[in-house]
Amino acid sequence: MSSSRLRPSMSKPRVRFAPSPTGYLHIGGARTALFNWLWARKLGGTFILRIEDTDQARSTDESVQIILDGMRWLGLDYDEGPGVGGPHGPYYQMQRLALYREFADKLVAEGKAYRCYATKEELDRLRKEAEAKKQQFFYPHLWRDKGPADWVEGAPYVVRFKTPLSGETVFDDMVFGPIRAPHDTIQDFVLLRSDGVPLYNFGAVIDDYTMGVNLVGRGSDHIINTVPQILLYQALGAEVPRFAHLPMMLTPDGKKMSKRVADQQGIDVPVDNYRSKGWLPDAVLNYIARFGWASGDQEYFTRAELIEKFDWAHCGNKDGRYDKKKAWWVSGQHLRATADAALAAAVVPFLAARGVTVAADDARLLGAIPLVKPRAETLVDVADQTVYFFTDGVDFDEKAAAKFLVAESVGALEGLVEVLSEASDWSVEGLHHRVEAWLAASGREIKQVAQPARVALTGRAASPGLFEVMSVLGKEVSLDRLRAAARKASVTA
RNA sequence: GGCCCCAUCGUCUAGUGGUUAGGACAUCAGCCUCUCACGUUGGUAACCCGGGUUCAAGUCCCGGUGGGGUCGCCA
Repeated sequence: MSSSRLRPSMSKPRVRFAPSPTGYLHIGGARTALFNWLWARKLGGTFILRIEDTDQARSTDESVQIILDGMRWLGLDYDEGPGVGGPHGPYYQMQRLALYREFADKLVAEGKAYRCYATKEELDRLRKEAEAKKQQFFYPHLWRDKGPADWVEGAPYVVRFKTPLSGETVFDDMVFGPIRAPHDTIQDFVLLRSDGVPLYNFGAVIDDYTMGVNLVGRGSDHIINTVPQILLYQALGAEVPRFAHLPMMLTPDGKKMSKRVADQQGIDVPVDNYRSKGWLPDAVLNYIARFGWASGDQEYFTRAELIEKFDWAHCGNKDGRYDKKKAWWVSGQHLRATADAALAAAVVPFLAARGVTVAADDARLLGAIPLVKPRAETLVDVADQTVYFFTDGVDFDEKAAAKFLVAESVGALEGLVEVLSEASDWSVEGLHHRVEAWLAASGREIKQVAQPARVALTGRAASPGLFEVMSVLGKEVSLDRLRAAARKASVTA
């Protein structure tokens, strides 16, 4: 008996993410990668990255690099794959051609597949004819029942699978439950092209089989491929893996999230966009994890919590629509949860992009971060809201200056300069007390002074608290800016 | 069109026969307040429709409708 043989469900998961390098790393693809990765990390399994580059017309090396970079940025490290190797490599399909050929020949020899010499042109013609007659095109079993004696030596041929003519296959999807498909709706699909390069279903099955993948987690657009693949596993005499399909991520109006339509709706599809827009990787993971998966009422998850709590049983099976506002809220939550020092280090390159060179441990930066944190959702926001701490003088927002740096403000600005010039305690508390006292003595209200002072110090009408800003800016810079603004106000008056 | 799948607030979702149908984003109102935020309090808001099964249905079954996927020598 084979009791010594471990059943897939008993062994550690071997899962994979198998993107095709035809462009960018899709946010939906990242979610597929994430769920597989989480499962492997949770159970101490193996996460494999495999590049499905068999579409030679569209695959590019640049795209491979983008995918690799994206995976690294997200922190989805793989145990086997490009760069790290592994016992079942190579991990690029185009480097595994001999393997596919071998299995294809074996299936043909066993009568489970066959050579089809029909040309693409011939089939296209038949397809067109069927369409013209409003008929469903179905591969006519041109070569299904022929054998080696009929082979045309030297002529190009494809290898087709001999799909059972009747019966049906049912599989138990880990998120969708039982799914069935009658065999007579499945054509004799192509395994190997005439140039020897495998098509998706064949390449994926041979690789998953030879790489020992025991759980296939992928998008629900692959549900349709699952039964043909199971038939292949059976023809190969291989153990069929478990399947887990994830519902689709759609645009806000329910369309497929292609880059073009997403762009129109202001949705970021390429993972790289999140990086350039100043998201933290963990925030991206949190948002996409909660898309189609939930753990009770919890919304905020750290990476460790995701690993601890993820399971396929709590994945939903309903396609969802991208919610931009919620996505950015999640980003803000992670930003706020990040330690100041880490945030400072992360924002340095974004400040550099704005022409500001600062060290991650710069005291002003470290002082500014906590002020800006509750007001920012991304590193871009943090950079935008901290630049003025590092520039010579301020870049005035025109509307703000026009509204607040006016004749009526000159007195307040000059008064502030006067009272603060004598200040020795430049702490938030010290500044607060000193200004309060001055306000009381001069019969002014903070409301009249705050906005002009804010514009003077930051150039904008919105900013962190005045005393906090001045404290970080320091006495000299603060007074300089106040004086400059007073002059500007009197000139424009 | 054939085949497959799906259906709880506007959105993401909790819910596995008995709940005042919960949370979050968004939205509205209030509080906080030097601006903007953050935070906080409260409100509006959902079980697609029709049949069954059952003492009892958002939960199970059937049909309809709506939505998605897929029908390649793409993946």
